[in-house]
Amino acid sequence: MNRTLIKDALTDAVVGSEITVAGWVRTVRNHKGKNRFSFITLNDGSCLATIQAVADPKLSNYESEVVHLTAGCSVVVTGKLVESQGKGQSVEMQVDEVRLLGAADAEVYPIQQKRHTFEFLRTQAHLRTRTNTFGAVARVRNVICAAIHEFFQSRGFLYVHTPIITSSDCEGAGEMFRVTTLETGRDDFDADFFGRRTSLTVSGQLEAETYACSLGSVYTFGPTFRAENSNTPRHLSEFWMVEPESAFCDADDNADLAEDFLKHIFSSVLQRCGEDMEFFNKWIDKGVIETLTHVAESEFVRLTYTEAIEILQKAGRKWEFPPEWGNDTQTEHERYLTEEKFQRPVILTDYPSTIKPFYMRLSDDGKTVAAMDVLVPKIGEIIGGSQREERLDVLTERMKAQGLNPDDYWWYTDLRRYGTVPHAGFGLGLERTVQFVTGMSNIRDVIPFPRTPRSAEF
RNA sequence: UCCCCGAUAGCUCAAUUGGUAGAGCGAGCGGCUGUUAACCGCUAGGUUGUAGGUUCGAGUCCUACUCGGGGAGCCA
Repeated sequence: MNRTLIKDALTDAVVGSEITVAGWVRTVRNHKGKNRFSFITLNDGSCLATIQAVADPKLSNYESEVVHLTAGCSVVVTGKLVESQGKGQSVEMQVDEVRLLGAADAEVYPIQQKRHTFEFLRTQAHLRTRTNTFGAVARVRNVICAAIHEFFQSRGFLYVHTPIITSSDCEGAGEMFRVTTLETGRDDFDADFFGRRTSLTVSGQLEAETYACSLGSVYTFGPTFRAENSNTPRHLSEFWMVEPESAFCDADDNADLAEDFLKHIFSSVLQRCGEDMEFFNKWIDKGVIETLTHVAESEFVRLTYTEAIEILQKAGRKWEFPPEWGNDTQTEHERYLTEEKFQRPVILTDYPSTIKPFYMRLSDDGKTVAAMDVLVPKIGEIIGGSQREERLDVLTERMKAQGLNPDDYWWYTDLRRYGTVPHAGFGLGLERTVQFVTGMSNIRDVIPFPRTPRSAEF
């Protein structure tokens, strides 16, 4: 079909030209007096805006089809693009032909011409992208993904595909989903498909490190799985994660990379998703454009964990969990730092070794590791990463201290045995990034088909 | 997993503290000379989340469960 995208019809097409558009009816307004005609608004997903098509009774199917069109019908409309007589739009279509592809029974079509709650639309995830909000989320998510690839490709990072099914446990990342062909209740892994215990990956980091330690700078970008019973607006059982890993890179380089990376994503969205971002700014999160612009232009705050604890202790407020060196920072602490004290992203570094996993590099003080968390307002932790432990003896000691058997990680320790190099990386949660950028408050509304405990419809 | 709140028409919500289940939107029909969350009129639409209990009587009170929301933990 030689069709014009509505996005192009509204911006590029020449007034007076004959065009064909195809899409789904959003609304129909029929005037049934002496002078009969109908306004049909159409959306095809190419942009937020709809195009208005004006149809009159001269159409052969006017009585039989056009006046009966309702929200959700799919149609192909051919006509002349003309200046609009109305005030809501600059151009519209004077219709020559309306071809109905698929009707949508208005009695039962779930997406009505009215506001719906996100909770309801979540039960209609297969149709919710026909609404303004979810169409906009989909387009912004796409631009974020494109920006991610552009950023790393332009810096010479290699895109590597780490396995979804894994036998390694990226310690500290969370509970894993078992992958098995055995019947329920059996756990004799010898008889299982892979002849050993396997799970869905919780992180591609360990595998990515192997590529970094031969190819330099790499990144993975794919789905990850956590079997945690987390019921919050910030957690999913299946989510997408970007994980760069760079050889010859220390903790400072790593933090620089994370900051540049986020800024590139934010400015890309501001540049390319103007219409959608205006929508979010108006209806979802007033001020989100200003926040993003501010974040894209200003320096992130960098603090060590130790400095952060001091700031929190001197904050002069009552904490539910009083900050104390050696305990992990709480949500209330992170919110104070990003939303009140600094009002922008904060990079926290050098956490106590006791609260971080074995692969993070032990610092000279013997107490902290070269960890890095990037915290943003409202969402909290959006990036977690570290410089990795490149010294074989220190690494195996820390594994043992955390109750792990270094033999199980023989290939991982081999990287330190043969030509070890300092290297570092981090993981960015894609959905949390989409949340931050759009202002959407629930993570289940920024992924097409959310998986959460007791919920895997579609 | 823990704490708090909720579930009533297709959707969003009422129901005077236990006494005849209503409205708006949406839908159908009719009207309207340019509308755009169109407007005006009429009509239809209900096993009050599920299962039990208390009571002459339960949308309302009690118990359990399911689902949803907010907060916390785990984390990205």
